[in-house]
Amino acid sequence: MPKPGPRLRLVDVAERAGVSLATASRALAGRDGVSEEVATRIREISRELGYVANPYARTLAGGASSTVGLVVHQVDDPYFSEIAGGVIQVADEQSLLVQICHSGRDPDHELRQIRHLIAQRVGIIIIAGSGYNDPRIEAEAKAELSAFQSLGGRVAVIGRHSLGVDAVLPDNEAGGQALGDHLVGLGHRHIAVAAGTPGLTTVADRLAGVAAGLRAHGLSLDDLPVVHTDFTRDGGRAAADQIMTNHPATTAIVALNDAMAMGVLSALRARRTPVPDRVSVVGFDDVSVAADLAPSLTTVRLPMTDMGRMALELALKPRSARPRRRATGHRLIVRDSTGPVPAV
Amino acid sequence: MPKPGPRLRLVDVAERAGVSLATASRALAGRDGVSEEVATRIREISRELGYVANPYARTLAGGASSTVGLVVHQVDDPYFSEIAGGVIQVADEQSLLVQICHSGRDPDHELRQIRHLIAQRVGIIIIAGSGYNDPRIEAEAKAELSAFQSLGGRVAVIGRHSLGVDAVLPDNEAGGQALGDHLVGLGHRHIAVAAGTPGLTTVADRLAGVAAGLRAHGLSLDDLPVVHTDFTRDGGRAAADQIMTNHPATTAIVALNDAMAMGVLSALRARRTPVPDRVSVVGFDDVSVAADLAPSLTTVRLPMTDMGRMALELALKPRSARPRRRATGHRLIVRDSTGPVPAV
DNA sequence: GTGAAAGCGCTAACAT
DNA sequence: ATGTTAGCGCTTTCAC
Repeated sequence: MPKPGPRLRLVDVAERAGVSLATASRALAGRDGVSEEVATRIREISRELGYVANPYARTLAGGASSTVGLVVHQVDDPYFSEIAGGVIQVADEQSLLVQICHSGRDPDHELRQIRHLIAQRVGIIIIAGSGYNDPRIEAEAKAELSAFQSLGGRVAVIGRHSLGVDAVLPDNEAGGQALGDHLVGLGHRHIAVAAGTPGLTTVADRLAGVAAGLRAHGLSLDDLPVVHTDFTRDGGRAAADQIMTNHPATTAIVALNDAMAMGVLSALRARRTPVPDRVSVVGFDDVSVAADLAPSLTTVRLPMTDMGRMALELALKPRSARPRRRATGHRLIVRDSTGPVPAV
Repeated sequence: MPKPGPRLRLVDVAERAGVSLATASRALAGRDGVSEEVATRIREISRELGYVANPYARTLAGGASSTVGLVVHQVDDPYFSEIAGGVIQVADEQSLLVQICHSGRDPDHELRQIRHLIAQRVGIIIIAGSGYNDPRIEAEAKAELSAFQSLGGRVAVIGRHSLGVDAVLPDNEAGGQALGDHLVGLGHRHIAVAAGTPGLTTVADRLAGVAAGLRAHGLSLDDLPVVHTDFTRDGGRAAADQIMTNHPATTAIVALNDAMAMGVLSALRARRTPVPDRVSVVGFDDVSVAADLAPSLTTVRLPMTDMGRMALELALKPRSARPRRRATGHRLIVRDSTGPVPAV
């Protein structure tokens, strides 16, 4: 397979400028120890020649790696593709490369991917996606990442709180609360939750938010159906079917992400249950199609693209003594999938 | 689960196996010149130790670069995120890394990204997304890529025919034809097209297909409104508004991709124009949400994930004398957004 | 401020 | 079949 060809090397630039390799290297890296005059000339020549450093040589020699490893559950899930979009934007601005890989929602696979990225010597690791309630997994990941950091790597995560690194934290609880509040405000009491797999912290957090929102109005989630299925469209379908079969009095379903909400809508459509006239439905995330569903989906908007941007920006700052946390904010977007409780 | 030490090197594996560096290298690379017995032992030890080769050293030393550069217009566009998903799947299977970057639908930017990937010494380049009708751009890209190939790089593209490299070619014409055929079959005569920017070859190809489909029934696209706007949801909105205002007799709108179709549906909804009772709408691609829109979208399915897979698989084969081409196939998916012509 | 030289970890000739 | 060794192109001490 591909072999490197005869390309422009740093020596060529150095020779052309009449300086040594070391000086040229210093000049291009913007390090000091070179007179401003010489440095400028070297940079000019390099630009003229169209020189681009060989990243393999650079990194091997101990320079900083300019590639960022991005771990997402699945790029073709809109939640993650929007986050990836944000990361790529910033990377582009900073001339960094983005290496993307899938965890496939499998904690062990994720761990393997993280190790792989570290072994590949990326300079920065961004992990997007829910954490796991399994302490073993989280501990192993944490250990791996902190070793990576102590070797000079930078890490930022999105939506995980227990990894001891800089984190962008979506407003999962507050958003869940807003949702619960909204439904109760519309008069709903028979509320059910289509929740994702219980192993995900995102599910737990959003659920806790919903519980809090209901509690404020004297309702308890303990008395209401909470169905745990996959955190996907299909999971949503299954959950909705289960809910409507076992709890026909339900007038509102909270799906803990938009993908599940889409499944819920689809299941209700199949059952010819009018939304929102008979059952209201809410989602979470506000992926871009949420507005185009029928009915358009009431949901909590999370700024996914910005979350991606923020994560890489965090990782690009010098490491701080203690992990930084950035909350994302959220906004309840009321659309057509929610309405008042049907008159009995 | 093997835990990689802070910095395991090939020497460590070699020492542990009691062989030389060269033998270890050969064994792990699967090259011959090592007895099967020894090779197996080395591989075992390497796995046990959790050894992962340093790709920088490996590539610098003249080995194959194991990274794939993927250029997409935008990852957060479902069409591209599904393709990216396919590429990542295969890469994962082959232990390759995927570096992803955006062209942003800007031909000059795309060219810059390609040059950057080449300068970064990726081993394989995959370019997804429509080509451009601008011959200058295509010629420059072609030159760049062929230089890259002659240096041993591998290239495959998706949906571009004029680059002189291996290509996965979506059934744009045949799909367009199927769409035209479908609408005429339902009795539609007043058909309009919401087309993307005319500079994109994908737009031209799909349009040609639609024209052919109509022509077969004695209709000519020359007599029908074809509105060129952005190849996006917003473009679809604008096109639909323009079409319905200027050609109120229109009973069917062909959008040249699903994103535009979503815009069309949204514009029609805003105008309270019933779909499909008053106007039928078709899209192209069958992105995963197409089935969840209201009404669900009649469209041409392209196997995006497979297209990503095929592209990388093509690129992984040894280069052939002449560029290979793989057609993707397509399937007309009839859903609820199309129906018979309304009775007058 | 600048240059010379020693690696970084690996592959690939060249030996044996 | 296996070992020895010379680089790959760069950064980084360490001299000057």
